[in-house]
Amino acid sequence: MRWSELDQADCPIARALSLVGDRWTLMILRDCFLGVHRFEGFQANLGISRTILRDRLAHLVQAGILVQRPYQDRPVRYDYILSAKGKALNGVMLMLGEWGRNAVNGQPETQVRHRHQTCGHVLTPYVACTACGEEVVAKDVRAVRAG
Amino acid sequence: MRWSELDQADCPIARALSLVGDRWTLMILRDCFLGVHRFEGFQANLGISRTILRDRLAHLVQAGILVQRPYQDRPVRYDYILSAKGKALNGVMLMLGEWGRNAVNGQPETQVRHRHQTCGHVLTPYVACTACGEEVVAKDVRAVRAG
DNA sequence: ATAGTCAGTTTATAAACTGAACTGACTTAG
DNA sequence: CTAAGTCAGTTCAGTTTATAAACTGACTAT
Repeated sequence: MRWSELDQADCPIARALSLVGDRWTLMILRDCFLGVHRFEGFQANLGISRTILRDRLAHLVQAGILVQRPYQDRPVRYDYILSAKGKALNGVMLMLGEWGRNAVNGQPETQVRHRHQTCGHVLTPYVACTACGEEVVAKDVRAVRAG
Repeated sequence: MRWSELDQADCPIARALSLVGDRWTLMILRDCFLGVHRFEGFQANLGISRTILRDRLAHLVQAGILVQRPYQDRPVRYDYILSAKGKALNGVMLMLGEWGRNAVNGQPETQVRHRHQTCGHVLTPYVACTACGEEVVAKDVRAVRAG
């Protein structure tokens, strides 16, 4: 199977990964959530090669995850802004960060964290079930075909 | 910047992605959560090339995300089982699937979903704040340096 | 007039991925 | 006992992607 065929899978994880599952895309989106939104900003921050950055931004725009907003003419230059679809990735990013903090060793004291503005606390995110409001852990979940 | 230098970043998302942020690793882990745990199972399910599958499994074992459990001798063969560290990715996978279902169009009726065993409902996961228990949305979150 | 910024493009080289065939240690069917 | 099948790889030639570095072009600031 080629990577490019993954968007036709029945699995929502596969289809999500067909858009954001390559080596740099989620890093670019992390930067977007941190407020970076220009080509040079991404490039300086990530050290990614410009060729790939161009390609990834184009894909993200094409997928409707980022939106181009012109901030000057002659030559026209764009801010790359998260769309609603892009902002919906917030939960994925938070959980990825939480896993990275807990599971991958490093110096916790220098790491980026998040504050939950509505309650004022430093955020420790967890996944909950809409139906019962309880935390969801791996052992309580079983895959089913929807129907 | 090379991908291989990403594990030294201050950002927990970057360090998480240095382990699971390439094209196939999260697909392999998705299969693990669905109960696949042998080489041929991953290969048949994903259609991934065997060379890469070998490489990815070795990395996942090395990172402590999967554990090898021998199920026969002569020749020795292993099940690849999620460790606690691997199971901790459950939240990431659920949110990724939720985003894929909502944001990436497809035929919802044939897609894999999950049942929350403790309450019996089909799971719609969301991210909540440990401090206040409320749902966390993008606009209520601000990045801060921990300290 | 000269240098600098920004968002790219071009190009040569290096690395990663792919498909297909092959290996080796078995197990099972005939 | 032989022939085919299973499983988990390995090998290899060819293709695709990624990378670094230099370059372009339309400006702006000094």
